[in-house]
Amino acid sequence: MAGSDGAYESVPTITTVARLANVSIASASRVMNGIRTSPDTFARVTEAAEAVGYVPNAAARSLRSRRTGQIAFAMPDIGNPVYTTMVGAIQEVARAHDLRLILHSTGADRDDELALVRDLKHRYVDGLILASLDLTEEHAEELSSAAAPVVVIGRPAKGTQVDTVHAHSRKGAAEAVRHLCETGCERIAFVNGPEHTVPGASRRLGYFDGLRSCGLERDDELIEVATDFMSQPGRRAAEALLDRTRPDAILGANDLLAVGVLAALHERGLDVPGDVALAGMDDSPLCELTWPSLTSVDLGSAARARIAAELLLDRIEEPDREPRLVGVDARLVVRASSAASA
Amino acid sequence: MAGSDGAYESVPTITTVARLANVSIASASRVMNGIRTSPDTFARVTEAAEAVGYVPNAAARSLRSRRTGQIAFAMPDIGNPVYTTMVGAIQEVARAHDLRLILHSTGADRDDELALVRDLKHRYVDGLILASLDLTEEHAEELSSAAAPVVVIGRPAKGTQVDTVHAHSRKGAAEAVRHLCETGCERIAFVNGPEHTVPGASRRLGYFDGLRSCGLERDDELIEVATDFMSQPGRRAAEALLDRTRPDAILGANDLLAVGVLAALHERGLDVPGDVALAGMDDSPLCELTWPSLTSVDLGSAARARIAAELLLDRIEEPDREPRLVGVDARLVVRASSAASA
DNA sequence: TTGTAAGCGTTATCAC
DNA sequence: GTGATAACGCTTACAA
Repeated sequence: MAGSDGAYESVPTITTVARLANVSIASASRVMNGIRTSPDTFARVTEAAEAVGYVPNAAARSLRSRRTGQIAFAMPDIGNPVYTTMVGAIQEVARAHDLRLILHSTGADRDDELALVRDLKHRYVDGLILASLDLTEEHAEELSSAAAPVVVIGRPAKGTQVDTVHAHSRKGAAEAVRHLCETGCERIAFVNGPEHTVPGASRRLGYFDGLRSCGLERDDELIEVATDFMSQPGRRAAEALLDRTRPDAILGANDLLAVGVLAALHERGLDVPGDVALAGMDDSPLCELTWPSLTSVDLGSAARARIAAELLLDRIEEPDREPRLVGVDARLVVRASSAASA
Repeated sequence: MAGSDGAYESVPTITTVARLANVSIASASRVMNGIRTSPDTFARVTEAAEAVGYVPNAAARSLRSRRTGQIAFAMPDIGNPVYTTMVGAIQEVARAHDLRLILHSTGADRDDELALVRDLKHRYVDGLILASLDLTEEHAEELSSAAAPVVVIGRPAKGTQVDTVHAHSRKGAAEAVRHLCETGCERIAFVNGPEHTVPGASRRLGYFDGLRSCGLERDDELIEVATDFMSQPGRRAAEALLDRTRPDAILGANDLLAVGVLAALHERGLDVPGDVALAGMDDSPLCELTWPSLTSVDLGSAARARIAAELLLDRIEEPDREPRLVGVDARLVVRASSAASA
């Protein structure tokens, strides 16, 4: 049982290895970093390192090399499957580059987000991916003096100098409306999330775009705003909507809202899509879990996250290049909740 | 525009602060660490730090103090809402203690998990919470020589000396069966995940326990094993099940499986719970999203995660204390999918 | 090719 | 109470 307690005290350092291999720590370091040495030195150091199970200390290495080997991802809400998808995509990129991923769930809180950017001064990460629903002037300011590269997923305030990737959610919402119209619907309702957020505002515009291009009248009675981009608020909003009018299709501003709407429809015994067609936005994994499966606008969450990660790595390599702005296309994914033949 | 490019180069160090305040770096450090100094020194340093926006370098600090201020959480699959819940719970504890959280999604891969434990030698975290579905002898061995504290969520091999928190999923499954029986069901089917996993094996046993205590016969025709603890496999398993027999209740070994089962039931036009009652396990957020809402066994995911985090912090403080083993109770949450009056 | 030594930014131990 | 100063473990000029 020797060492069974406090076992995690004795970690060998490069000095241990060097001594054991009978070389200088410089040589040991060279071998560990793949810098050419004599075959003899190489063999001795490799063997010694193996023997003691040497692993370089992360803190010492980053102190010296000014690289932490870590990146961070900050998102509004880890409970939302969209962000889970993003985390997965970022992690793939991170893994491929031997980077660790740190996660922050900000609760969409502005001060939290700002603090996070400020905290980059700790230099605990090489860069940050910030997914935010509402990027203010203050963000712009904080970002301009960030201590490490930042890539934003969202819509920064005009003029913000920062790598950005955003979705075409306005276009996507419009497309969804057109699709619902094409399946024969005429009273297309819209359950939105808070409209002061960027997604709320732009999806609302997209909804109007869609109506217009179908030659449908805008009818405020068909619009309901939920208190949050989540399921229960979506359900309550749908109930309010159905209490006062009877649409033949409903577009939820995101999948969570749509799932809530679906529950409300089920509860009233309305058939989907027979009585009311339904579509969401985000094309999250949720869409395949519901019944009927949910038509949704794929806003390229995984792609946006992956691109953001790549932009970040890129900028870490080349800190002074011009900021880039990447838009990711929206694409409608038709499933049973709006299919004519269901 | 001065400094707009390469802005993230010039981070002030404690030397900057000390010079500006006209004190030694030792004094500056003391002030920053809340160690008593003269009011004068305190004021000068505080002001200087404020002025230059000083923030201590994380790498240097951990190199010296042997604390990273980071903990890691490794889980099988970030796409599973159970783990999302756990992440949330752990993050709360971490935040409260000013710790950063690093995330790993292992894909339930054994080698991945082992590598993670080995990587603790990098000392990039102060501790690790490892959620695993299958803890082998190799895990036990690797854990016994881990370079930092580890807390396991799951069922370690016998004799493993490690802080552990586990669910009572066998008891939970039994309780679910009894509940279904009490609502009048007699042909209670079971859709399990892979049975070589720990949860798969113990929930199967729980299912049998439940049948027995209800005086019901075990009938292998009513058992179907899905290829994975996920929705689509659950759906396919349910289809196979319904192709050969007609249960009046189905227990899914987790919520994802149950959601898949629900889709299969809907598809055949079977009413839930009228024709077939349904229950899942985990009581994940998913349960409130389905229609009808899903009865599920709360295995205390959030609680387990929180406790694991607390055990970890505890052990970080006191590395040599005896390992603790905490079980978290299961509790049935009845919802519409099994409610008699639905 | 190898070793010596400086230094990354902190904290902590000394004398004063 | 404060200021030198020695680590922490590593990488990298520079010399040999």
